[in-house]
Amino acid sequence: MATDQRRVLELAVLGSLHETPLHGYELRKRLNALLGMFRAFSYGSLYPCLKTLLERGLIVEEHPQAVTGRSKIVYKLTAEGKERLQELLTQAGPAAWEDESFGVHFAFFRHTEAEVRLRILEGRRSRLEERLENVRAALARTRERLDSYTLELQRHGLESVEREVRWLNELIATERRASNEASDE
Amino acid sequence: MATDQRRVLELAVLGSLHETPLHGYELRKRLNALLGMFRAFSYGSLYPCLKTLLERGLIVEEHPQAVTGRSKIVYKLTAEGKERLQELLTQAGPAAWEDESFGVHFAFFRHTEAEVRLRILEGRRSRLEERLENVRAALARTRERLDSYTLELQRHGLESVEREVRWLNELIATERRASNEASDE
DNA sequence: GCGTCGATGTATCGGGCCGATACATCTTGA
DNA sequence: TCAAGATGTATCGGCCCGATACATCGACGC
Repeated sequence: MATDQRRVLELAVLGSLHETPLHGYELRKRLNALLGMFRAFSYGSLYPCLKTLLERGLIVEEHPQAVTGRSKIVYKLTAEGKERLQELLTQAGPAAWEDESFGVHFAFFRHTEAEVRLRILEGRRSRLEERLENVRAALARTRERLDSYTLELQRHGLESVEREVRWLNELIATERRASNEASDE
Repeated sequence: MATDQRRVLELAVLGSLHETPLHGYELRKRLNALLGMFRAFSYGSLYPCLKTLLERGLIVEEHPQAVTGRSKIVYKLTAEGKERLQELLTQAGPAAWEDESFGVHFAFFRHTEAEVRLRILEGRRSRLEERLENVRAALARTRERLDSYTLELQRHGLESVEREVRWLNELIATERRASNEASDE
């Protein structure tokens, strides 16, 4: 579905507003700072998203008229919004393994249950391994036809993804350790 | 401009057809195999692109009626198409430094002049360094507010990009060495 | 005081990408 | 002989995002 992308955006916005009410401009700054090199959201996505969240009653507008007459529109999470956020954090499906979504889910891990965290990390890893498999197979099929530049590109691409898999392995091990320690009290 | 993306697609298609005539389905397979983990093109982009290239006379259709009546449409580069390809390979501007374009340009480096190769590699590097700068600055500003998961995400993101910069440094050094060896004959 | 520059702030539009889909043929193997 | 999956051509609609417009604010120099 194309609604997968909508859900990520929704999660990102609701998750950000969970901490503290924000207006559009700062929401974008915070979100992009939070995600760093992984993702960036544009106004063209954020403002329409805020509008639909408003219509659905998940957030409310506030016009704090400061002493200076400057008009800022601050958005605040409603009770329904918090519920929806919990739902999004819990029901992380296969869509959360993808490049565009994974970073957002990860960025809100502190609000996510340990079980779901593990599911997302393992799903992401299997998604990457699947992709590695495909690319390696395609490479084996066409290696003789490729020049040294293309091979170098392929090599670097594969290495980058392998590196992310190793990173995920470490994270998964850490999660498992923490979960075991918690269980033998 | 939004035409930047068009140019990359054009380059990818013309570059692929330069080797050998292809039909849509195999063009896509070859291209995606060529780019590996870096990019993938969809039919929704490729077929419209082929149509405009056809209209502009840069490629021509061929209907090789095989013994079996199976209809395949093979596209072949024209003289104008080859000219245009050379133009695209040579006039690589700042757009070529971006994520979506760099891999495609790199994949056709064997058809690119040494001088242009160096320009693209250095441009890509400075683009990444610029981005690192921004993210590091934002991180320094907000570090205290971030939880350990987000910090780990940031750390991994930065390391990935730093790794790509080191890769570019090696490639640039190799290019320079080759270019120097060529000059003292 | 005054000009100006960059950051802050809200908002929209259109070009273009791509997932999903439809449909047809060929090959493979059970 | 039948089904499944690869090969093959093609389009459509939803949605993303760069570009843009417009306005205010703080700081700085002069």
